Amino acid sequence: MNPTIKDVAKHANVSIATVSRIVNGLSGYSEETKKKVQESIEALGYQPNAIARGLINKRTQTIGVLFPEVSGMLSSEVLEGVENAAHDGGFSVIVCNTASSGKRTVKYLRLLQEKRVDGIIFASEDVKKEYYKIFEEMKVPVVLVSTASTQYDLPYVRVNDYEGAFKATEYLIEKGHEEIGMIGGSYQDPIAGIPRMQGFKDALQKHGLPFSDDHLTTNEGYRFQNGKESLPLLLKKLPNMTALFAASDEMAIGAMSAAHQLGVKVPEELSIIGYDNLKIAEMCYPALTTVSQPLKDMGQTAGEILVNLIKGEKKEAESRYMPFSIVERQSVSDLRDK
Amino acid sequence: MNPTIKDVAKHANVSIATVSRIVNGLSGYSEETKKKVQESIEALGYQPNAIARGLINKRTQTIGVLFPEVSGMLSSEVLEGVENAAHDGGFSVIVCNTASSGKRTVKYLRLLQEKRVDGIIFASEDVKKEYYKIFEEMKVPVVLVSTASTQYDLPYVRVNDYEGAFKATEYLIEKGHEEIGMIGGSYQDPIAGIPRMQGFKDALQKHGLPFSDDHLTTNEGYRFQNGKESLPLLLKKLPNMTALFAASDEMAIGAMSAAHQLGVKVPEELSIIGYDNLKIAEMCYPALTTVSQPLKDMGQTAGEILVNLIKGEKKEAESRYMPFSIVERQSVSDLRDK
DNA sequence: GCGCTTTACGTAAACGTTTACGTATTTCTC
DNA sequence: GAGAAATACGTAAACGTTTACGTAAAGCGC
Repeated sequence: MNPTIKDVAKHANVSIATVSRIVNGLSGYSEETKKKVQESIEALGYQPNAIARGLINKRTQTIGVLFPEVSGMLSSEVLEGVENAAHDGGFSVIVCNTASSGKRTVKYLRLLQEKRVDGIIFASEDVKKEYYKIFEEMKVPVVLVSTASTQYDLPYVRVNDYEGAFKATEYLIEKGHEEIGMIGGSYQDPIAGIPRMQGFKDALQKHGLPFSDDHLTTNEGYRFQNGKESLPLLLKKLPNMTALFAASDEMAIGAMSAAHQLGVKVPEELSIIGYDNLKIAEMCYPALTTVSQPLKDMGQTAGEILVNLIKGEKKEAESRYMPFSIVERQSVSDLRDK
Repeated sequence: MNPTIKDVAKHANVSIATVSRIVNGLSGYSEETKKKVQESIEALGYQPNAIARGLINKRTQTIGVLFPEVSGMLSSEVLEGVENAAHDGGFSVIVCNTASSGKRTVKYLRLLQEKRVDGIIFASEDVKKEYYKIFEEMKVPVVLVSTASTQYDLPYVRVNDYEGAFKATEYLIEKGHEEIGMIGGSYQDPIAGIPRMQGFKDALQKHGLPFSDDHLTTNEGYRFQNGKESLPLLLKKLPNMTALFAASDEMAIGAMSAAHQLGVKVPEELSIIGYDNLKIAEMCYPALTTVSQPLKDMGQTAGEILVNLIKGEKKEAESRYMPFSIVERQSVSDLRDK
């Protein structure tokens, strides 16, 4: 097996306490013994056992991250940021794919509890009562990313969806559009669904444009297919629509795909603005104008906040609204040009 | 703190050994005490401490996964599969983002060694000597996914890149194309670079079509930008090109984007076939015909193989070539129609 | 009812660390 | 150079489990 601290101690003719002190950079030994011990460590190839350490320190230097789907482009960018911050802070990250299933989520939380992770990052989903109970039991810090909790006081890192949607809509209005539709999420979704739809509606009304149910389709998810299926419906309800706000990039691109099939030219006949700024946004044709969420930064920030909470440097973490911006590409035309 | 096995034992008036036996489903207790202990567990909300377990069992029920980038669409799909298989097998997964840096990789391997992971999945990169040495030191099973090692005997899960490229090229030839170019990877890359270029070349030659350096551009990476920048170069070298094989979907879509900008119509004037079948392949316009790698399945399979190796059910794992297929979408036109 | 096996436990060591405490030696102070 | 303070260690307990071993009681065959 791997050499242990005992082996090193024996090899260097000192006690394990001394080895431990040297390994951990504490004081209480001479330069001479330090050198001797370091040579033994080198000679034996000693690696401290993080499990044994974790047992006594009650710290595993590990955090858990829960995503509704790990292969989503949104999740994966956030994950990269989290992993980055965690690594910089000396933590490893365990990924958990909840698949948006309550049962799986609970099962994973229990697992993370058994594994004694030092903290948790919870992404893109609503915090149910069951989850919160476990958070409390675990007594480890939790930070939310790309979501927030309406009922519980948990720190979050996200963008203001209402404002993002509002600005996106205003952007279209500024470009001279007046018949504007939206492909939205679900009214059951208090995080990304309602606020984005509300922002859309409020922007229209602020600028004296009409709003009715005809201006909106709702969807269970935020995927390509949702957008692709929504466009024809919306076009039926709002035949003179010249611009479209989609609540996600995937939906926007789905709508773009449907538009191509229907022979509707983007952006000449229909302008489209998305939401997220995924990597695909610049890859599609025409490149998608969209509301940019700094996903990687969000993950990074959430990771940093969590690390600080774990290290106890901050007692109470403040939540953070991250700045969004509108990335102008080619999917929106300016009607005022004409 | 969390209740321990001792607390349960005290509460139920038995020894910790009995509690342990009951928790682990071993034998050696009466139904009566079992019930009593289970009630105590319930009452106290006892959760076994996986760290302490890991210390004595020398098993952490955790595996490490190393990716050159976690936010890539390729990695994230593979990761989902791995996570799935690991979870089913009772393992957690620690993700590591090597960022294609040797230093980072080594640092992560050391970390995983300290954390005493039970196995490792290594993705999409070449296994350097340094890495292999650590694998040997760690004495845990390793499985490669979406890569293979030319020098070391490590089990891998991947598709046959040579054949994939060969078939992709043949597909274009079957569609009547004769001036076919390729946007390739690097000759330094023995995994995805050389075999795909060789497959391309051999397919041309098999069908009596000429091949020269003019038919190929090489690239450091496989990203959108690489493809976008390659197309004009290739078009200059091969002005009559009617079809194009790109060594990755991202490059294919980059080429498509460049084609749009140059006013070259896809697929009417230029057919494009990609490689990977990422989710974006069906989202772009026109939808991309491509060589499909079963990424999630590959991750899943690699995860299963690793779990079996860890559990010792199989002593030596056989490597697996996963089946690829050509997914026909709209980016390739059939010249024979005319 | 005597020996033997089986059952149902309990005791204690072990896993590899960290760390409080003790102690011998050195260094300092005057 | 005597006593105090600092230094450089070593000893052993603790972290929360699993498990080999021991043992008392129960069950069994005859």
